[in-house]
Amino acid sequence: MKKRVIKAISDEIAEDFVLEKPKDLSFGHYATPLAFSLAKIHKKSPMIIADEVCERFVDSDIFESTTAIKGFINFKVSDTFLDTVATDALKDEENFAKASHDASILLEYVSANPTGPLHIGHARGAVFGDSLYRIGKHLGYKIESEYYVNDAGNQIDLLGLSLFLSGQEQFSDVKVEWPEEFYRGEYINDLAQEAEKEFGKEIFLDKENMSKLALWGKDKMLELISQNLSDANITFDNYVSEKSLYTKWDATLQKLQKSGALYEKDGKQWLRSSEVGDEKDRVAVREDGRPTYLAGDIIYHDNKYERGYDHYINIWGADHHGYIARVKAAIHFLGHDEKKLEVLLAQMVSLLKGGEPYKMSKRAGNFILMSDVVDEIGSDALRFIFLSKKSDTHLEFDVDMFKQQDSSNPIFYVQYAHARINQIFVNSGKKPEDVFDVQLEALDEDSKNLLFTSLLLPEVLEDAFSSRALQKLPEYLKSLAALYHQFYNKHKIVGVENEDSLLKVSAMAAVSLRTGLKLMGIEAKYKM
RNA sequence: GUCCUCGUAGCUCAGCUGGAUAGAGCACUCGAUUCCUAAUCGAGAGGUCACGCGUUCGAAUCGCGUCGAGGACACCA
Repeated sequence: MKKRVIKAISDEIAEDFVLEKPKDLSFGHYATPLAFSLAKIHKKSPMIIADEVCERFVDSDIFESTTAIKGFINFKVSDTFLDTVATDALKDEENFAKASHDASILLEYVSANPTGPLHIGHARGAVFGDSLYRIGKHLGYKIESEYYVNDAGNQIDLLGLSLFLSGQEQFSDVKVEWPEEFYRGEYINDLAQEAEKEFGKEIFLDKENMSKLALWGKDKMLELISQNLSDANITFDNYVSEKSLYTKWDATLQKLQKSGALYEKDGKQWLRSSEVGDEKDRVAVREDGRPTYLAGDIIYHDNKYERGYDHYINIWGADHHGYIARVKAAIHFLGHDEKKLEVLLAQMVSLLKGGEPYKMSKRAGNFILMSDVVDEIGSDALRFIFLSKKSDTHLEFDVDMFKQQDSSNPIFYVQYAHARINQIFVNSGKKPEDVFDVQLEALDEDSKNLLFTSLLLPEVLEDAFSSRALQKLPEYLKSLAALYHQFYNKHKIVGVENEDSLLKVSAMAAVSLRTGLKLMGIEAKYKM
């Protein structure tokens, strides 16, 4: 809708202009402060300029009226225009609010270590990434999602050690000395029991078996993680193994050496990251020749860039922010454009329950498990709350709020509006497609505002995606639902003279509600 | 100490690429149901946009500074 409006205006106005929403819908549907900037150039009063501009739109089909108020030029779209846009949307719901961006994007997110179940902090990045993916796809981007699996290095060794020790403790008489660092949490004990069933208790006798346990445990954990994810409606296009990338380490190392990115000091290989924005140089290869964790990310990002996407997005936990500069530095030294990589940070989450801090799971080793929260409030509510807030700010919420079956629970409120519309169709004995071709008539202001707002979804999606501010979508859905509830309370629909028109408006609202929900990874309810 | 993310109504947060009278939800008070789901709606009250200076016709929004909160500063991942 906005695109058509912009076109109509630029047909009459040569200058670039900003199209925005008026503070108050009673001014109009769209507005531009163009007259202020023109006033500066032409040394004329903005009010007079605005009046002159308005006159050019007197004969427009798209605009019912164009008025100048305090220098702002306000456009009110016509009923026929809204009707046309709505009819198109209704007849082709699948493609409603789609766009034709064609840039390719590689989106990496979650990438949690496969050494334990996902916790609530992971969940935020996971939900955000998944919805960004859904919206991007909808807008036409060639977007792929990827999970980078840290299946090499210390963490995995530690997992093997933890399993081994837990097994010894449970299945042998050996007295176990736990080192300072290991994975605690009962899930380790459970996993050790599973290992005992699969391999027998002998496996815990020989230290040689630790790496076998590590690999086996890693796969089990990965299964668990992908189960946690799919319980929240999240799937990935690709899983990339860190370990498998290491076959390319020598080649990558040579590339870095060639570009002069490395130097030797104290027997270690250092990356000159401080030359390109990092606070200090970083060790890439230790004295004993083992690469550091950074090496994995260097190979991985080289690999990403070699696959040739237009843009790369990583969603990381906020605690990794210090890591951005060194990865970008490495990308730079590898001869790639580091500006194509965008790192979004998912900030911490504090959970409350009934005003008290949410109980940590002993099973997980004093983390709040994602699966516990999903079990408690459901995937829909979890997704809605996480998407309702900017991803890069701290978030605190109380799970009890999302168990309420009334308007204090936003997801419930939105679902209820959608179910209500469906129920109205049931009561009218008609199906939405019966009213697609109805010509809207005698629309009062409320119906018109509802229809107009329903048709804003495409621009909301564009805005939300391009600014990576997904909270705009749930915000919009809440306001659309509110508008529908108001409309419903004020107007009888079934049995009135212009029933078909009101039904068509309702159908359009439903399309926007369920399309928006779908992009949030939430299924719309038809009956409640 | 350096670097992130912030500071907006009692609470949780929008608004921030400068624009019209600073918003929503919750909580609170009052009201609406012979009629499509009252699981809803309406009305009311609630503000030094942390503070100061600057840029501008115009600042919650941009810049600088101060204060305050949380986080990150590995040869761990």
